[in-house]
Amino acid sequence: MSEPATSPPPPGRGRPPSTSRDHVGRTALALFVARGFEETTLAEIAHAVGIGRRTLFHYFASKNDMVWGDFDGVLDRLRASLADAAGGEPTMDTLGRAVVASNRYEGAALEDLRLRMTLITTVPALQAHSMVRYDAWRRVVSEFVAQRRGEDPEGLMPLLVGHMALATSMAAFVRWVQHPDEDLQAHLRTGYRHLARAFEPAAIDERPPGRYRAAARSRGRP
Amino acid sequence: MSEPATSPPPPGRGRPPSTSRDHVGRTALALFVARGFEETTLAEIAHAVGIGRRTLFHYFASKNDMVWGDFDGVLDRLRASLADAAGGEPTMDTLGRAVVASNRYEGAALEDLRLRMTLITTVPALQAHSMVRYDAWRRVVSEFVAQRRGEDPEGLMPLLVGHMALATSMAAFVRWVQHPDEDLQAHLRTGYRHLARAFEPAAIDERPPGRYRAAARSRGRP
DNA sequence: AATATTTATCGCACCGGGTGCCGGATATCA
DNA sequence: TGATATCCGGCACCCGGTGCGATAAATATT
Repeated sequence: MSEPATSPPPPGRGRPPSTSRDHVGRTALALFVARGFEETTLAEIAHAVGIGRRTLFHYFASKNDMVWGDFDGVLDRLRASLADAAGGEPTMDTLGRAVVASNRYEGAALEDLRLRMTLITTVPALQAHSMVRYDAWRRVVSEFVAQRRGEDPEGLMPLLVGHMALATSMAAFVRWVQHPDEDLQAHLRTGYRHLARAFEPAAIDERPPGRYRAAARSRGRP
Repeated sequence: MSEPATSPPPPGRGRPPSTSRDHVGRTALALFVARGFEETTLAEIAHAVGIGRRTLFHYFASKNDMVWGDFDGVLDRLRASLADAAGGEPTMDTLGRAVVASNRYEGAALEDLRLRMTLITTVPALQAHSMVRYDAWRRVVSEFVAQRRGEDPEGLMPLLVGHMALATSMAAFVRWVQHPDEDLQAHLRTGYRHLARAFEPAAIDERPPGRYRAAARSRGRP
């Protein structure tokens, strides 16, 4: 999250921006961490950055969005990573590896991530707003699954996998935020291992409810 | 959702309420459906009900909450249903049956549910707010799982199951809302069948990433 | 019957996030 | 020197939500 979106500002035509989206975002984040999200007012952020309150909305669509840094970039990378993946591997394994890899951060970037995720999972307003941002993430997964299975992205299975993958990541993050000593990557791997089991190519369509059937063995790929 | 919370108003001590929470909620819902959620103002709702804008907040904590009817009651019933369940059945099967059962609606109640869920899954503000309400639901599941496994409700596995169960229900609802002719119960059953597979008592803890291992057989229950 | 107590109603002033409008500032290009 | 493009940001306003405090309407008490 939140690398330099693109290198230095490409010298355009009109008046050059007086600051950068990244700088505004970091200033806001620092204020949120120091004084609390709800307690920090947009006017204060604007003043801290040195711009007008109105101009804040040229950089971020809302106060909530200021916490998310370059999340769109993360989405793009995940999408690309899934699109480039080899086709031989089972779908769920590809998905798991791509998601886990997309959350590999170290050092300062990892601490940055923790700050943001702590706010997002802790502050009610941000917790709520996360639904909207996460929905775009979920859509990436659903589209990947739909493409692999040759289905509609709005079909039940792509929807299901998308939502469950999101849930898996969220659980890992929540646990990690509250136990900083633990390993985010390990939590994600554990989660996606379980998720993969739920959608293994083995037969599932007709298991009688409540009791396991002797594993059907005639379904999986060769 | 939204049955008569309790029978007629118990004759209390002071000035009797001029209306009921249920009535306010239904009036608001009707306006939302007719004219849109964002477009309906609190003043309009208050006027339609025949009370002051300020009084609205004695019945609902926020505009968003007006859509949720008696969701707390649903939570209580699910919790009770899980607590009462027999212990012999596998945890995930009990969970699936309880959740599916808790969403069995018919006739007018089903149409009511669809209206509410359409708003909740469609209007951004409500989509966001749903996180907060759903979190309470998720907690019920996590606590059930934790109790069954003798773990901390904040442990990774209870968290994971809670989030994934929520995801399962959400996926079913989203699909159902957009395809009213399809069967909500069937979608839920399909989802929870997959979810159960993810947490079957078989060994999973040490499968090498990306490749399936010859199923370890010395782990599950006898 | 008068009074105290309890609970509900609700107007008022105010706050903070967010928007539409629009004029002005500052750059490049011709 | 302009024409054009882009960014800045004040102003007025909307709406959801809150704190305060007065008042209305019921019951309990004396």
